[in-house]
Amino acid sequence: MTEAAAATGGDGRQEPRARLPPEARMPQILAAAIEEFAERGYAGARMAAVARRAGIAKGLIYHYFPSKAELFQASITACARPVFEDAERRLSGFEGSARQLLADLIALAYARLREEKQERALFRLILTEAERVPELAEFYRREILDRALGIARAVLRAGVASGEFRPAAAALPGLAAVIMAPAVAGSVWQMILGEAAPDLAAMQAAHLDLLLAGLGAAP
Amino acid sequence: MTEAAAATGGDGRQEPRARLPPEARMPQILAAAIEEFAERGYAGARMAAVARRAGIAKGLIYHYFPSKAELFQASITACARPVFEDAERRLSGFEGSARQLLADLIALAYARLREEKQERALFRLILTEAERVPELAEFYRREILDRALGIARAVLRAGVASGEFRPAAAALPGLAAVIMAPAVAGSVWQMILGEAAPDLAAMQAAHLDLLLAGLGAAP
Amino acid sequence: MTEAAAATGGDGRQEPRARLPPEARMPQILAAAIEEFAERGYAGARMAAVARRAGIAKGLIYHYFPSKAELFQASITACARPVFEDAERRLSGFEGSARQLLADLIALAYARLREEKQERALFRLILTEAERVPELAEFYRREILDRALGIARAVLRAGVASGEFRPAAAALPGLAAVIMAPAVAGSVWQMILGEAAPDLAAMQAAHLDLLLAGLGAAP
Amino acid sequence: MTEAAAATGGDGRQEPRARLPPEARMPQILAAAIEEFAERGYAGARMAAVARRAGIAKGLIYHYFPSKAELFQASITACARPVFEDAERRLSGFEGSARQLLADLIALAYARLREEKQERALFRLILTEAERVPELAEFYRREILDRALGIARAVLRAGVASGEFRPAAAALPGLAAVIMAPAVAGSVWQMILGEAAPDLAAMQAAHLDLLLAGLGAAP
DNA sequence: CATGAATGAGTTTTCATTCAT
DNA sequence: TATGAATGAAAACTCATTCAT
Repeated sequence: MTEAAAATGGDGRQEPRARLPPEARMPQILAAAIEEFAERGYAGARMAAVARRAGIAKGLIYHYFPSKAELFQASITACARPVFEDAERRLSGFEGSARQLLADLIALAYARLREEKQERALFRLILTEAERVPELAEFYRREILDRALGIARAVLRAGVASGEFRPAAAALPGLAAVIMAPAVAGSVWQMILGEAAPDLAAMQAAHLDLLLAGLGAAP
Repeated sequence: MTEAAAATGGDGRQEPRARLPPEARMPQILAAAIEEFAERGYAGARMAAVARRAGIAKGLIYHYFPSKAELFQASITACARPVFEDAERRLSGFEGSARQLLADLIALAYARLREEKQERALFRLILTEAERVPELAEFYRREILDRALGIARAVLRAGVASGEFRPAAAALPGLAAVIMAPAVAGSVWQMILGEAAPDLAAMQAAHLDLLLAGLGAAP
Repeated sequence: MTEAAAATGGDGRQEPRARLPPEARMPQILAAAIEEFAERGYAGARMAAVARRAGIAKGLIYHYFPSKAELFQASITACARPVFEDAERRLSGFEGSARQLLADLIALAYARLREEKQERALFRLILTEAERVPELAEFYRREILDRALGIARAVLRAGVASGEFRPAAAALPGLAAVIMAPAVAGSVWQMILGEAAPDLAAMQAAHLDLLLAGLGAAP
Repeated sequence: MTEAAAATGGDGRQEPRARLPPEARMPQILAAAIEEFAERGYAGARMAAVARRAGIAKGLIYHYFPSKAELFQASITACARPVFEDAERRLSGFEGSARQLLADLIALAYARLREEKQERALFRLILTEAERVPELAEFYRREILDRALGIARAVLRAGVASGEFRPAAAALPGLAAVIMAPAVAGSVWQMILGEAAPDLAAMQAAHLDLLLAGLGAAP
């Protein structure tokens, strides 16, 4: 008759699900929360929906997180692992040409766009909630944008130093942002349009082509 | 009668209660709604806040829009005026070089990013609510992305035809998306970071520089 | 877009309808109100709907009636005209047999059930709102039930006096109510079931048959 | 977070907050709802009043019923138990005379009128809301009127078969409705007039007397 | 007299949070 | 730990009533 009656199956005595230690339960809740927040935004997310996604009862969330706001913060923190460690490692140990490095990094960026579901969720949260949650904007600036710009600048400097790129590549202050922009735009389009977004593989190819041509030292 | 006498109707202390014709009141409500939705997202927006912004009583909104959902739809529709007419007009009547046209269009794009507050609000709504409201994604695809890509492709073709750009510029399918990406990324950064976003003027300069160099026919 | 915009047709300048004198406007509003109250009950009725039915603007109702409650009272009073004058006149001047009189009165009652739309509306209001509006119950008792019972008793007495009915007909205190009950039940069924109600003509025939047989003096 | 911190959750001064299993809580809410709807009608009923009658918080109703409309439906369904099982059982197993059976059934009907509070409430709801809720009219036709008519017809047939009633009793199509009409009218009067209604005991006596006389075979 | 925009108190409904079990 | 019934504050929405035009 009602959902309530349906859920209890008529005898009304529910039995607790498996009793899990906190180390196991928390990631489960966090994963559910990240999904829910990413899909609905902070205000649109419902604690009951988080619980349902996690397969637990509403009340249990409050054993682990004191409030929706704190659950949100924790969700962000959980997503916000070092995104660029990989790229930075690759950069620091690199031996080959700057052109090759650029190609590698671009390939890496597009690969992440395609594959990392949680990262897309984090990005969506940042877009959606940055205005209301200053920490989100700060996190994005510090952990994502600045590090990405740093990597881009390092590559540009390396290419200019090696003579592969024309000197302007290191001198134009906005260039680092511009060369990483297609990946950002691509991820936004993926987010909004899903299947209908511009083709990422084609963008990747054109992106690399344009950069190599545009950065190239005059022959 | 019992509870019938309950509806009172206030005690008369309020503003002059201006009576406006619907043609004047509706845009006022819509503008307030656009602001509120853009700042808080659909779920976070409050009808009371819309009314406050518009300087009217809550109930009056329902005189014009039957529900929050319909007010939202109407807000979007109201924003969604032809964004690209200007650019398309410029394109069709253009006489000069493709390089010059490219520079013009880029300047136009960045100018809009800087100036049009409502357009930023619309973009924010699209990002935020596209998942919940499929029409938003469709609108973006049709009215914004496709037209922008069309303009970009037209410029590329013109430049290739005139020999200013190398032939690859028209052959790479992802290039149109790539060349407009920095403006998209720039607007996203503005949206998230505000003052702390990468400098738009510097991006504009680097963007144009990279494109002209990257598209340029080999000498 | 909105009903408001639709109603004004875009220019927003509405012109007042014909200016009518109170004598003409009041019945128009009352008729609309009776319909609305009968269909929806007091609480469910809406002033806007009354106005729509009357073809006037909401505000105009308040020129004639100070409140919903008073409009309701006035609606009842307007319905509550002497329902039984006809029957009482017929009774007082009657010359023929009591059996004939009974047949006449029963025919009259069923005819009213079939024909008088406003009377059905009044009856519905009485059923629906009597609990909340004591005046309604009092009105029913005084103007309808008591007069009907009076008529029934008079006929019974006349029939006993003339020897047509057995003496018990005047001695049983509940009989007057019982002999008029089928008409009441019939009107209730009409009200609830409309077309699907038991057939009134068949009831009328059986009703008369049963009464004549049941009241008849033993041979 | 801004307005997120708004939802507080009270300060803890209230009743013991009994926790009941759904099987216990639902009937409690339904009983409260039936009362409220019967007294005020659908439109006039207040969810807050239902909660108050049930001794619970407003919100809890929505745990069990998704909306006022569904609560209303459920209330009706809850009332609508087999009303006539008793009568039909009595009918099928009956051994004595048809006159005795008729007397028994009439006594049973009037007893119910006097005693069953919930049944009166259901009848009031049917009268009040049948127009708005077609299911109510259908329910009345199917579960109440048709079964009552069926019982009446069976008694008439039995009496004619045994020679106790004159043959016309089975031949007049409207007679079944007529013989049960006084009970219906009586319940309407009770509903409208309460204490001031015609005396039920007197009606019962007169009703039986009239029927026995009116149905009786000529000696 | 006539209109319908405007108001705001009151209703339904939602949902974060608490707590008996 | 785990559950979901229970709460209450706030949000959406309704509608009698007022009043500028």
